[in-house]
Amino acid sequence: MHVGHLRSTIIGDALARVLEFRGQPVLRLNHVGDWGTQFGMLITHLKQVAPEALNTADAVDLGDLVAFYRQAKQRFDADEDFQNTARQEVVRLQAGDPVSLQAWGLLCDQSRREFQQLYERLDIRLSERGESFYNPYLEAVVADLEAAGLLVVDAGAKCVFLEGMQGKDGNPLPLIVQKSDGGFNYATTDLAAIRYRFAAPPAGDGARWVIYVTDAGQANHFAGVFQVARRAGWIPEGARLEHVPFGLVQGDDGKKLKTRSGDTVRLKDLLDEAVERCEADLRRRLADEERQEDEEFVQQVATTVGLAAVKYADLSTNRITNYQFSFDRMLALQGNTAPYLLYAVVRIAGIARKGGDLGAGEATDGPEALQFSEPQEWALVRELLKLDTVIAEVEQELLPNRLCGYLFELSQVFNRFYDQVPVLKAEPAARRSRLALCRLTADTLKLGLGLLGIPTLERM
RNA sequence: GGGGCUGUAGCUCAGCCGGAUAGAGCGACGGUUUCCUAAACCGUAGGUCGUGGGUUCGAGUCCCGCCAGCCCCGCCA
Repeated sequence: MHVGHLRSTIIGDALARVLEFRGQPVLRLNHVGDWGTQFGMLITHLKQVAPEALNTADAVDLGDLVAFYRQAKQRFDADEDFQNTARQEVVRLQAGDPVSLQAWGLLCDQSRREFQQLYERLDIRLSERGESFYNPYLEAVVADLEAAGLLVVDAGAKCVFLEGMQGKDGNPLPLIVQKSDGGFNYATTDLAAIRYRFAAPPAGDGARWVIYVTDAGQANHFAGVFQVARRAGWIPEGARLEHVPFGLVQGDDGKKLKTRSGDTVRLKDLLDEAVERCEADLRRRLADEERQEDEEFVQQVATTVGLAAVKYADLSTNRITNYQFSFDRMLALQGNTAPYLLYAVVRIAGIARKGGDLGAGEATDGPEALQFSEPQEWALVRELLKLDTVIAEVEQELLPNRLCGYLFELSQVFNRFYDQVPVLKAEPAARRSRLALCRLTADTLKLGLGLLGIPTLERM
């Protein structure tokens, strides 16, 4: 997995958490590309250069596999014979050829183990349902389209011509559902997926709302696929089907994110670097402040803050625009960053540790138990009351950055309050009220960050 | 040629169904620590919201044209 997989994973996870919180039953499906031409390319190439990889588990390691894939892709783009062989391989795979299937299974297992490690590290819960899942339904898709009178055979390929869309030549744009060689492609799989999700169980998921979290570059593709699905009558009345696009991840320089040597950045390396930078920062701070903390604390804080920073930076900007990745910005200790929000939670935990009973002023004490006099207190109350609206908004607009913006503002208002209004040293009545505000703020921040997939800390 | 997305302060971005003097953060400059973690707080400077029209009592927001950047457009995903 590389940095390109970061956004769909993080954004999709946050949206799923919000929808679940709102009581929606969510099916978190990982639509992995485990079935198309890329496997044809890879298998064809491996047959020639490393056949052992096709019948023995872990015969080559994943890094080499990625390199082999890159070579295969190059050959595919340059060599027509290779292209044809690779396409035939896809047809064999989709037809259930046992040798192809075994090779495919081994390759998928290997990459699945890598995904799983990253998902566990990032606390992402996904059900895998890759493109291969829809293989048994591909022919039915074509048959349905045929029956609906939408199918046209053009240059040997079965297509549906799209309304209101045209290609470079000005002619209507086809959506190809079966290639001239008999193979199915991305569009077919996506149509099968839509058909399956809206279909009533047990032959489908019975969904009423289907959300696709993919990069914005696929907007045209989804517009076409959605159009065909509607015309085929697969979308029930009142059901919601939408593409939730996001922009590209770019480097600090505004260009595509790459390593110094020009390779794509591996997600694991990126997460490691975030954690390492946090650790260095934390150690420097501990030294400066002459604090003593054990190794476990350092690791725990660096890991939590580092991963939180990566997630939060991604989620805090409007997902539609391209996203400029910068360790310096996301790990900054001030501003709209994960460390800033986590620090607000830590400050409240500090008050509790120093003897503040955060359970004070519970609702059972009656409304007269709370009394506010300072503008900073009222500002905090007003901010806390916005939570419901914000979450409902995120649910409708599917924009996690709205939640981030709210949590940041809440943290700012809290920090002002913390700075200017004493809590523990206040008179009993005020102290009780202020402790209640602290508790509500901490609960709100923890809830909000939790919806973004970010855990909090007691100390940092 | 067609389509999509984007264009708001030096930089990174908010701005939700059109509503009052356009908001943050970073960076810059200047302050605050006998007190709950200063990873904080307070203040100053900085914007003809790409551009030209239109709709409206009112436009960063809606409509049309233009300019710039990125992405997509027949058998990749």
